[in-house]
This record gives sequence, C-alpha cells and structure tokens, in this order.
Amino acid sequence: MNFNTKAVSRITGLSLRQIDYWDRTHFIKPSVSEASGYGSVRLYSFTDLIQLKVAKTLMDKGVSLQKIRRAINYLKKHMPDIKKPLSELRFLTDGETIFVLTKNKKAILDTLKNGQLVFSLALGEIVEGLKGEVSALQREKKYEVTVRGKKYAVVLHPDTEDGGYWIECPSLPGCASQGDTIEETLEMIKDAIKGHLEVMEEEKRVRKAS
Amino acid sequence: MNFNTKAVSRITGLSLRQIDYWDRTHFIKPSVSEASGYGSVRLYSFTDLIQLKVAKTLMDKGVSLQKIRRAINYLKKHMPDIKKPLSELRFLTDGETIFVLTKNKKAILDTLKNGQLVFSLALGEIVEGLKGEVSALQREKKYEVTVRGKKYAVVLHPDTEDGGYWIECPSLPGCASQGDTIEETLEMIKDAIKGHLEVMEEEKRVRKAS
DNA sequence: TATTCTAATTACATGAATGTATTTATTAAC
DNA sequence: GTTAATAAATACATTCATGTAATTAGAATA
Repeated sequence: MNFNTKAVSRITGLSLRQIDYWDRTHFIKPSVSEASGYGSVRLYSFTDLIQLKVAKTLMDKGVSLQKIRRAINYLKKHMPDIKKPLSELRFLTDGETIFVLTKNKKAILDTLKNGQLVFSLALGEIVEGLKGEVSALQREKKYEVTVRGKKYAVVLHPDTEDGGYWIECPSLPGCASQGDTIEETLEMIKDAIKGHLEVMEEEKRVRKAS
Repeated sequence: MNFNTKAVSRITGLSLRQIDYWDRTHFIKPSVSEASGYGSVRLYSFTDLIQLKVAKTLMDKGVSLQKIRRAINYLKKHMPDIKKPLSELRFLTDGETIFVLTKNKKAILDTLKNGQLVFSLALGEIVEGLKGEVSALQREKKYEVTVRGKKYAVVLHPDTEDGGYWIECPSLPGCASQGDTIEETLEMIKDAIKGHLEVMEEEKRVRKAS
C-alpha cells in the first residue's frame, strides 16, 4: 500500500513543505514514484513512512535535522534486516553511529559510555503507531446515498475522539453531518443533503427574482 | 576564579559570537560581571563554564539549541545541590524533563521508557575535563629573559600533546621556540630572540642602503 | 472535449543561529 | 597624559529549515 504526500502529512504530522523539502534535498525520497513535474504524484512506501515518522519523532525530541539525516541513512541501509522482530526493536544512536537492539534491555547499559549521548527510541512502537494511523485513514469509507432520485457520493470518517462518525458530501461543499452508527450517520447525511438542496434552490429563486 | 570571553572560548570551543549571542538572548549570562558597554569585560564563573560546556556538548551531539536552553535552565536551578558528587553524576533528559542520577547505572534503565528519547551524559567527566582545561590555561606562565642587556617578557605554554613546552615573545611577533623542560625552553627563546633581533637589524640596514 | 481539481513547482518571506568586519569606549601601557 | 590594546557593540551577510501564496501542467470528471 502506498501513500501520497497528503496522506503522509496526515499520518506523520509533517507539513507538506517539509515533505517536499526533504525530497528535494535527498533526505527521504518517495521510493514508489518520484515527482515528475506539475500535477505528478509522489508515492511513499510503508518503509518510507517509518523513516519519515522516525525523523519526526527525533525532531520532536529536539534532535537537529543534520543529525537525523545520518540516523535515517543508517535506517535505510539496515531496514531489510529489521523487518522481523519489530516489537522488541530499539533504535539506538549516540549521535554519531546508530545501532539496533533486539536483545533484552540490559544491552543498552553497555552502550552508556562516559560522556556519550545515547538516544533510544522504540522503533517497534513507532511502527505499531503508524499501522494504527494508516488503518484509521483507511477506515474513511465511501458510500452512496440517494436523495430525490439522485445519487450522491459521501465519505464516512470514524471520529477517533468519541467513537462515533462524521460524514461529508464532497460534491456539496459544507454539507456534513454526524452520528453514532454507520446506518444512523448515513440517514443523517441524507437529511443534510435534502436541506442543502433546498437552500440552494431558494437562493436560485431569489437571484432570478432580483 | 573567573573567565573572560576569550578564555571561555578557548576552554569550551565556543566562538566569541556564540558567547555574545547567548548572553544577549539571556541563555547563559556571565554571573560575575555583565557587559556594560564598549571595552567592558564579561566575567564567567566556573559554574557558568560548566553550563556552557554542557551546552556545547549537547550541541555537538546534535541537540537543538532550543532544547538545550531548557536543559540548562534545569541545570541552573539545581546546580547548588549538584556540587558534591560530581564524579558519579549523570545528567539525564528525555528532551522534556531532565533528571540527575547519582545512584548506580541501573537507575538509568528505568528511565528508558517506551518511545522515550533519553540523553545521558556524564556531567562529572565534563567537569573534570574543564578543570584540566582550566589548569592547562593557567599553566601559561609569564617569564622574563634578558638578551643583550635588555629584558623581554615571554610566555611559556605547556604543550599538551607531547608533554613539552612552547614559548613565545609577544613583543616580537613571530618569535617563538620550544623545549622539553622549562629551563631548556627559556634558553631556546633567548637564542630565538637573538636571531630575531639580528634579522631585524639586517633589514633595517638594507632599507637604509636602498 | 472542455472544465475542474490536484499536486508539484516556483517565488518570496521569515526566523534562528552564526560568521565577519567595523566601530567605539574603556583599560592598560608607555 | 597620550597612545595602543582590548572587548563589547553594531551592522551586515549567510545558511538552513520552514511558511505562504501564486503558478502550472497533468489527471479526473462532467
């Protein structure tokens, strides 16, 4: 499964500008399909997504971009070997070199040399978190409702806050609703569309009259 | 014992511009005497020096200045308590909060929470290192040698690389020498001064003749 | 096929941190 | 007491990483 920049931005929390800049400066590039001019699409793999999320995580912790570049380079090289033991995995760096721990936590101790600065972050957790974000994004399901004999495409979003749903009708900007179950939410958007259409017709009539 | 900006720069490796900027932005200010116009002198205490060195160490490891500011703020508050157990001390931060460990290394393990980024650096080592740098700086002793009946001030520097000394005569720019013992080095600079004077006189004679 | 949407591209602006060079007032030296 | 050395102050330039807004060509849709 692949991701365009917008999805990457939503999942990782990076800005579109950052994603663009990082690609252009050869930091993290979309490995599925590169940008090729106006209107083309950058497509990132899940592995790319992990790299981007690790970079973001390190940034949030105050690590400078220059150091992160080196860390990500290591990750790029060793990503193929890593795939298996994700849950126990730890991604370690002293700012110069980065190493990955799959053993028990005691192994970390040995790395705490004098005056060394050690970054430790659980890659496994990051990956699990990403999986969650991705599936949440996927849960945005498209439905079709019929109002006055006409079909309308609607998009159903799970409301991660309180467990319900909110729904929108892209062809009628501003037309949205919400509900607790999928069925209820679909009924709600039907009503919303009806109301929306009525308002539009009223406006049209007013314009003609004037 | 206090330090002016030049000394601070030499000891910590920070540039004069950085020291100046950090003072102006209220990051690390000289606690002994503040700047008060042209030609005034910033004087830093040894405690200031530790803060500056910690900041530099974190910077070299790729931590952003903004995060370091927060780390140093913690250090400022807790410095009084810290003074005693320097050798065992570790200065820890996960980028948000900073804590200091004086117990055995096992305590560090507990702090390695999931997804947490942990910086560990040995404050004791940094302090010891600073003490060394400071005493090395102090070892720069001033002597006086007599050449052809005239007295010349000379400065003796311990050569930290190979244990010997190197010596210079500030009033004769470019006139320097070296030796293994202090006595030998002082003899060497006498010869160097003699040679230097001869060359200067020769130049003067040539200029007159032309 | 024409129009609209989309996402990259381009251009410009910003802010933090720092380098560099010049100026200036104080301190030290003669 | 005059001059020279010193270190802060000032001014300007630069780089990196980003924000923002306008432009543009390709893709999707009517």
